[in-house]
Amino acid sequence: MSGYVSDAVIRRLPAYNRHLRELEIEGVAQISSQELGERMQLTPSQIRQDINSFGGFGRQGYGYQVHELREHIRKTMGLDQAHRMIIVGAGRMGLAIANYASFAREGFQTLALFDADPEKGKCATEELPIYPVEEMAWRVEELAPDIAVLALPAEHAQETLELLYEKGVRAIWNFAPVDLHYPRDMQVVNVHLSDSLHILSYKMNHKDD
Amino acid sequence: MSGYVSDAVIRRLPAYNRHLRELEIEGVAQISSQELGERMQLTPSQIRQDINSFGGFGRQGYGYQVHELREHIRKTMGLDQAHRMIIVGAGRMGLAIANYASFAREGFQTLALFDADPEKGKCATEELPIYPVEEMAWRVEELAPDIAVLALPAEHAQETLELLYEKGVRAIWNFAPVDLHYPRDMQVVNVHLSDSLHILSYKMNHKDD
DNA sequence: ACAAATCTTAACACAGATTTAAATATTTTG
DNA sequence: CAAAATATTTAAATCTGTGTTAAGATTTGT
Repeated sequence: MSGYVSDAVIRRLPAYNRHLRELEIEGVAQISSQELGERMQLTPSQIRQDINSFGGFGRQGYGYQVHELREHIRKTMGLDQAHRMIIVGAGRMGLAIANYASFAREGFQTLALFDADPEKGKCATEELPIYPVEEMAWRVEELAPDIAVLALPAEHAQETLELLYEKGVRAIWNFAPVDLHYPRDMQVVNVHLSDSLHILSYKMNHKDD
Repeated sequence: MSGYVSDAVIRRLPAYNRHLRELEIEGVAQISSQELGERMQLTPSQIRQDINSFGGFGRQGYGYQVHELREHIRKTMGLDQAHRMIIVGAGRMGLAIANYASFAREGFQTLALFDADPEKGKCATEELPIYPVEEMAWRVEELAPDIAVLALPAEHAQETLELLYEKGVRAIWNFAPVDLHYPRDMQVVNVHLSDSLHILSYKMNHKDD
């Protein structure tokens, strides 16, 4: 058990976590792949194979222990650890993320924002400081975040990533509509909103298939 | 040509569009799969196969015509048509989307927002009306949007989708952290922000592989 | 006309998902 | 309480979709 976990499974892991949390709240203690499959809209066999790929849970003739399974997934995803975030870009998107309470609840703490015009968003965020980008280099060293959120114009994303890398940041959550280049030991996850909207547009144009 | 386009290609289509736009701006008129591959971080052969799957562009010994190719992709994605959007939920995320100018520039026009507390976001959005959710049913009939953005709490997402379906909406851009159930003739694209952040967390925990 | 560049098409390889068969646990029944 | 029936996972095999490689075809440039 706990050998190689495929990319496809990793992409589904958050969904497992989400659904198992719901089940916990509903007070469901155990569940079969059949039932879980109906909720998640996956085939039972895929669920069994997925869960098996990161450890031998599940009792035959019985199903899976909801709490035990969820705890293991949370640990696998590193959600048992606290994370320190900064947000570069205090536009509407940056501020929306900064104030999205559930991230904080899940252990992703926002330390500060940076913006070319720090006054801009001041009214919108209660507690968090917004620093001018000029101060980013030394402030990042001081704050020592492990995640940086890029919510700035595409044309500044690449250079910002490079500065952050230099200052020790190794994880980027990128909202800028651009494909970044980055070193092997850096982790980047993109949220390309307009790409996502364009895919919806495509699907609307091809309802038939 | 122009037969079945695989899911994998569809997911890459927005990236092609994005990169080709950049090339157009740079004034590049033609490009080979080799060069485009370097920019997009894809193998040249994949690019050739992708482009071939939706039509025979490209001249042998020469490459692809940037503008012609992009126009075709835009048309394929339905980006030559205007879209009418409403946003349900005028929290920070809903307002951020409403004010994201580039969507409007691309032909995705926001008509209105809806919220349980319409006064809440009033100051944040200049031009757009925010209506109370109670008025949604008849207002949607009047406004006739073709896309609805769901930027509301997870617990209200499913019922809202059902109401919108009843009123003729057939495309949903969902930001609520929940997996929705929907009829076959409805198109749904999810933006699960916290899932995306959790995947970043996973990757930080498994740098080695 | 020949060589170089580049696409097109078909064949191959690999990862991911589904199906099937086997094993094991739980529940029911006599 | 033991045996049979049922439920469910595990593990192996098969199928499907996706990406890569390689051979063939077309155009460009000299």
